[in-house]
Amino acid sequence: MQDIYYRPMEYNFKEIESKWQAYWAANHTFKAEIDNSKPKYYVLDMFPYPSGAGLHVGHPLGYIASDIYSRYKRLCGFNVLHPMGYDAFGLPAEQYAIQTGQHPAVTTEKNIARYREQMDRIGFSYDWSREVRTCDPGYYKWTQWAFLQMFDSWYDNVQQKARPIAELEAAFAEGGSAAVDAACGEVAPFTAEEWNGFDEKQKAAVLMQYRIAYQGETAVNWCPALGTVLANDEVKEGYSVRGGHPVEQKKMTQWQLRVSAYAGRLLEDLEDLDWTDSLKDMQRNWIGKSQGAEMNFKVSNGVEEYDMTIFTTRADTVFGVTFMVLAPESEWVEKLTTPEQKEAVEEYLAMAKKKTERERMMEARKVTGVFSGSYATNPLTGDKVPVWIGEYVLAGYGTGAIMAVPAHDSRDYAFAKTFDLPIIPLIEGCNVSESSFDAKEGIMCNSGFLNGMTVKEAIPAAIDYVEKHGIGHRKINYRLRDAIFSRQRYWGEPFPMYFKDGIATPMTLEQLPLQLPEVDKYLPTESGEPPLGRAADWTYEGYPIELSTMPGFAGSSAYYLRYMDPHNDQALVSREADEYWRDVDLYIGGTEHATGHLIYSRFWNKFLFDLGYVCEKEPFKKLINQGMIQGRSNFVYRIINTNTFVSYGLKDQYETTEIHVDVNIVRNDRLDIEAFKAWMPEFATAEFILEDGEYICGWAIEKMSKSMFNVVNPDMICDTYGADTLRLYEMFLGPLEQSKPWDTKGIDGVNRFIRKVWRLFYDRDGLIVTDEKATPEELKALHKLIGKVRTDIESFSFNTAVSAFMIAVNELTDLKCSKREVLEQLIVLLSPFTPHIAEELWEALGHKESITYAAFPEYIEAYTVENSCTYAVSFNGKMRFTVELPVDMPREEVDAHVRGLEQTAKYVAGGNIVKVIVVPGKIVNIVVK
RNA sequence: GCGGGCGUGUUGAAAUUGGUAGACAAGCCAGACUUAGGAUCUGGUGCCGUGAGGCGUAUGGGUUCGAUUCCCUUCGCCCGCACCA
Repeated sequence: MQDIYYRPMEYNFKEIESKWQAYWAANHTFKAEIDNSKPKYYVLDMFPYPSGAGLHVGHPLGYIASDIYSRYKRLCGFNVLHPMGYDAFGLPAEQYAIQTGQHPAVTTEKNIARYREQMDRIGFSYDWSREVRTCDPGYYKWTQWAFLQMFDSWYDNVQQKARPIAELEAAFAEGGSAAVDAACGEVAPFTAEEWNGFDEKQKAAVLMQYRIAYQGETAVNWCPALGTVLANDEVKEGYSVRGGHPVEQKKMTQWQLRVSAYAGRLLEDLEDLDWTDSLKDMQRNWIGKSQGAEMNFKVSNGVEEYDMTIFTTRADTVFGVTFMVLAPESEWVEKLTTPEQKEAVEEYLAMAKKKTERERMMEARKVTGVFSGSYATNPLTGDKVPVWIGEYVLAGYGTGAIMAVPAHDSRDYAFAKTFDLPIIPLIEGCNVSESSFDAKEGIMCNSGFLNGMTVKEAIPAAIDYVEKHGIGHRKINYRLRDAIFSRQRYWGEPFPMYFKDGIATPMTLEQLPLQLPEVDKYLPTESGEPPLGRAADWTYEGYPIELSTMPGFAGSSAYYLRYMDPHNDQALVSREADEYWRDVDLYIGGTEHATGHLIYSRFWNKFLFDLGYVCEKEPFKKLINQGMIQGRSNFVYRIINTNTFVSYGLKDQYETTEIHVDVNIVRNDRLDIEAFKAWMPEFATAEFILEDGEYICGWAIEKMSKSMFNVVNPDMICDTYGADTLRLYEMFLGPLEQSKPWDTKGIDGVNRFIRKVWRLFYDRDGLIVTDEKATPEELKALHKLIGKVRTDIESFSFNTAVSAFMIAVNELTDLKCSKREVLEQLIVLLSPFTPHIAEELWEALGHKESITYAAFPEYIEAYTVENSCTYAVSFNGKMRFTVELPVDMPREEVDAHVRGLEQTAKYVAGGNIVKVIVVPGKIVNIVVK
């Protein structure tokens, strides 16, 4: 489309869109300020990582939806906070820096500029004065600040909240370790006297076990290719989510966040959130609560005897324990391996250790194990059972040791069958010759005092017994683990910690932000230390500063709070701003953050809530997951060994290879042959076998990516059709939450609609809007639309709202309605979807102010009813029939319909008809008693 | 294996509480206006049948006067978790 000549009164989207985008920027139309006279509404998008590839047409989907909702809420009189920013620390910029030597800050800056330019073209109503970037020192000051707060806090299990570490020290000085019930690592008990006698180093070591941000040794996901550790949610099926490199398990000392302390609250508080059930389920699953009991088993290696604790949810099955199993990484392995078994055990451990996480998963069903040589004593029966070591027991869950009940646990069963261990059935009539009986139902047998009970009765009875006899106690276990918080990378927040005589010591708040130092290369040092090890003088008062940086989720955990008060250098967020904006009312983003960002952010918020820095216990009230937009690839078919391409319909007559072709030179699956020849030199001399004079391409739905040549750029759509068309079309594509392929071919219909709207206002000579009074028919079309659009927006059914607009505009076009009374309301209603054309037409109607804060049109429901004829037939009401009749159904036909319904109702109800109400075009209600 | 969801024309999809299935678009067909059309306008378009009519919401059954909608069976697809004791 070049050199198109527009008559003055034609719809010129390019001019209109740049005009209004400039207007909004110049007038700060979307600037949000605290205003106590208006209710607030906070609409948030998950901020993007600015990648080098720029935005494709799938990225803005959620942004468009949130923008529509923001604009709608403004029209409804809310004070809307709708900010945007960048999650700017991250691996790709650093990888690029490693390859090119370019500082990640430079790459990031460039990518952000590109993102901003692309977003601006779509006409979003962001308050850009509140933009944040996680890599900006003024921003990450508060990420570091939050870390220091966590370092300086412990979790009180009794009060169920975080408290200052000073209060813990006071409690220790008073009553030793028994004085508190805290979430902590492994600490040998100590008395107040012992505590008071500890030196600085000993005290520091103890306190470290209690801190919410702590340093501790743990098995971590180590990714050799990236040279860093990763959090559980950053690993999928044994590969890193970013880059897809293999990940292995390794024991390392790392900074961690005690997220597990919050497991219970994270689970309970899900209840009141307006999130989808599937997302809540994902989080519930990830948190993984299970109720059971911890039980002590006496174990002996023939020399020494110990108490070993195990966790079980099936305390009722203790009578069926025929062996015990330890995780290979368990500390018990060393204690319980007897000299005779030493060689076999070591061999087994070496084998298990060598496997990567990936290999373990692949062999998930393969049973491996080795006997330790030791025996445990069943605390209820007194029987001696062997202690084995097996990979299927996980070190990180429970106590890393289990009691095995092969009759009623399929994993234990497989182990028992492999190593020929005894199987004792405990439920009457169950058959365990082929498989275990895992269901929690039936009557207990072979189980001493539990005999005759149902399983559901036996579980609590067994735990009661165990508690009474001091063998164990009730326990709730969570799957959720602490978050590993160190990354051996450059492009992240430095830890404001230094090591004074080996003691991890926080910097003071005045020293924040601790800025990232310059380094000569972005690679680990020769001695294997993280890139910060290359920084000159990375010390504080002569002491070394921590060399790791924080992970990606650090900066994104509290960004929604920072938007409330982005320029405050005294606090993350002022009390005033926090109490006004409070929490996010609507959060839109992808599901991929279900078990990462959305858990960490909730944890972070709860922590700040405990300390009194924020006033809401949950950050995101309502959450919507927009679907992913896939690509729709096109193919051409080259006849083998030739440069001849055969059209899709004829390809079966030849032997061909399928070749991806750039979707931008295909229209409605028809190839632009000239563009194809120009696309790549090798196709310049291509020949074609056409059908009906055209080359038809094949197609497939694939991920949108450069290599498939199916990337559609929003800039291109804005150039060809305009931002309003893009916005409307993205919504029209289908339900917001559903994943769907992008296919540009339907866009003409939406574009046509927008031009139809324009033509209601203008003909070729100018504005045609009159001040005549609207007819009932016209008002009916309008009010039907207002009612529909309002409910659709409220329920995020934007696709059907767009359809409703199309229907209404078709009706108004047929009625030749160009009346101000109707059109003014129409464009206010439409303005959230297509703001540019709405502003332009609003101005044309003589308004001086932006349409942004126009009043949302009123919906008069009565209108439709008043203008219809009403039939009333009495029935006698119990059963209710609802029938919709078409708007234009002739009266006789309606009568016939009513008679039919009466017949039916009489048949059903035996003639006791009370009432039939018929509103043509609406509903027929028949009430029968 | 466990948990959640889905299955409607050629395509994207509509269908308040069970009440004319396929709205609104795309595509296709025919026509009008055009030098032209990737412009505009009009009409048609679920399937079978010339027709009347019949059949249709993955499959088979059930509840109901009435089922895309509720219940059960089978098949297929998608997503999440995955040795969590």
